[in-house]
Order: sequence, then C-alpha cells, then structure tokens
Amino acid sequence: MKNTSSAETCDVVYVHKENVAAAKKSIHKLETLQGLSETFKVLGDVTRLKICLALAKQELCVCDIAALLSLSESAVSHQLRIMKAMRLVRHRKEGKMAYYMLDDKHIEDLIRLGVRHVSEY
Amino acid sequence: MKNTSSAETCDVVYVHKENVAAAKKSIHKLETLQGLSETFKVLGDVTRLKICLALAKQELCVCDIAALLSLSESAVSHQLRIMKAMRLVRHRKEGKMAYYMLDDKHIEDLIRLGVRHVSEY
DNA sequence: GAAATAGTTGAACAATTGCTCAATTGTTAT
DNA sequence: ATAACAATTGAGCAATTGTTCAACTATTTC
Repeated sequence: MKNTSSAETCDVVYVHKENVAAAKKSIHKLETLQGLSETFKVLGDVTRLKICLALAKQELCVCDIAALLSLSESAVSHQLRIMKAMRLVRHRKEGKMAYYMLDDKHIEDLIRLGVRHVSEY
Repeated sequence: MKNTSSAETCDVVYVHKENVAAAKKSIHKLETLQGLSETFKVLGDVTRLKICLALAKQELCVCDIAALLSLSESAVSHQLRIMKAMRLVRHRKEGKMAYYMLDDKHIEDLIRLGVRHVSEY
C-alpha cells in the first residue's frame, strides 16, 4: 500500500491525506452531531445537572426544585423547558402543580460515565 | 412513616419536604458537579465533537484537523487547548508538528451513549 | 544567518447563555 | 367574582463562548 501522505509540508492538500480521509468517515452526519452537541450542552450546566440528579430518585414539582436549588421558580421553569425540549425530562400536571421527572434512562448512565471521567486523573 | 409534606401550599418551607430532602442527598458535591458540567460542556459543541470523533481512530496533527473541518489552525488550536485542559485529548510533539489523540477511554463511550439518546424518540 | 512552516496565544467581536423582573395563564379556595 | 398560588413566558442584562485576526514561538530548510 502506497503512502500518499507527506510528512514534510501541508502542500495544497493535507499533511496526512489518508488519515484525514479515514477520520472523515468516523464523523457522523451534521444532523446527528447537532442533536448530540445539544444534549451534551444541556448537561453542561451545574443547575441542570443538579435538576437531573434530583429527579433521578423521584419526581418533583417546580416549587420543590426551586427550593432545593435556592433558585426562583422562573429560573427553574426556564431550565425545565430547555430540558423538556431535549427530551431529558417530562412532566405531568396535577392541579396547579407540574411534576417533573426524568424522561430518559440514558441520562443517568451519561452522568455516571461523566463522573467516572472526572474522578480519574 | 409520617408524611411531613403539604400538598396545599409552599408555606415557608417546601411542598414535598421529604422528597426535597431525599433529592438533596443524590446531588454530588459542587466540586464534582463543576468538573462534570465542564466535561459535558466540552462535548456540547459540534466542532469539538467532530475533533473527538476524528481522533477516535487515529492521531492527527493540528493541520490535519483544520483541513478536515475547514477551520483555521488557530481555531483548532484554541479548541484543542480547551480539550486538553479537560483531559479529553493529549498530544506529542514531533518536530514542528503536534499530534493529538484521545486521552480518555470514556469519551467514546459517552458519545456512543449520547448518540443512543439522540436517535431515540 | 534568513525564509518557510506548524503551532500557539491574546485581543476583539458577534452570538449565545442563564438569570432576574414583570406580566400572564390556569387552577383552587373563599 | 376575587384572591391566592404554581407555573410559564418574554424582555432585558451581564457573562460566557467560538471564531477571526495579528503577533508570536519554535523547528526545519536553505
């Protein structure tokens, strides 16, 4: 197999042409990447992480979460809307209350894996 | 077991006191949460996700990644610095080139799990 | 040495983010 | 109907983010 790359210069093309070509194949299509990055972005905030962890054990109403995190109900509601849009939580209405719960079995796994990454160094 | 909560009003305390107390226990300490959110934040960007995926198969130099993603070397370098700080990648120097590779076996798992979440609905 | 190349860095910029505040909706109780 | 309350929503704001540009370092080549 002929080596088509040049380790000397970038030329007009690539330094390691075949590696770049191989790498290109392992990159998902933009649509998937966009959804993926948004899912991670949702988890990339301490407040939303706390909400996820709080909802891991039981459902809570907006008021509960606000009290738990010492935040305004408005702030919590804004975050929950984002999390609902990303299908991380869902909710049921009961009277004036809205009870939120985790909507995805993967979320806890994701957080668990993340914790493992953080705690290793 | 006595139910200490009130479903009527928020009172001065909580709506569901014991649930909030239980939830409080499942929230990690702030230090862990901060690291965790930053790890997810790093993955919460399409460019950085692409870099992770590209590096999953083989190491690449900055020039390769820049060409692959149609970005400036500067932009790539900035992102790699962030990713290195979060211990997602590491690099080795060889002459003027810097070869970057994934530094964590969990990253691919995290992305895989994320893909599973995104592709379910 | 000078020139070329790979990469890094800091300033600057538009765009996005997370929160507050005020107004609003919908439900329950009086 | 009025009042109280849980929750939602939109505007606005400071803070953060991703990129570009220009300047810079370090290595190789001439």
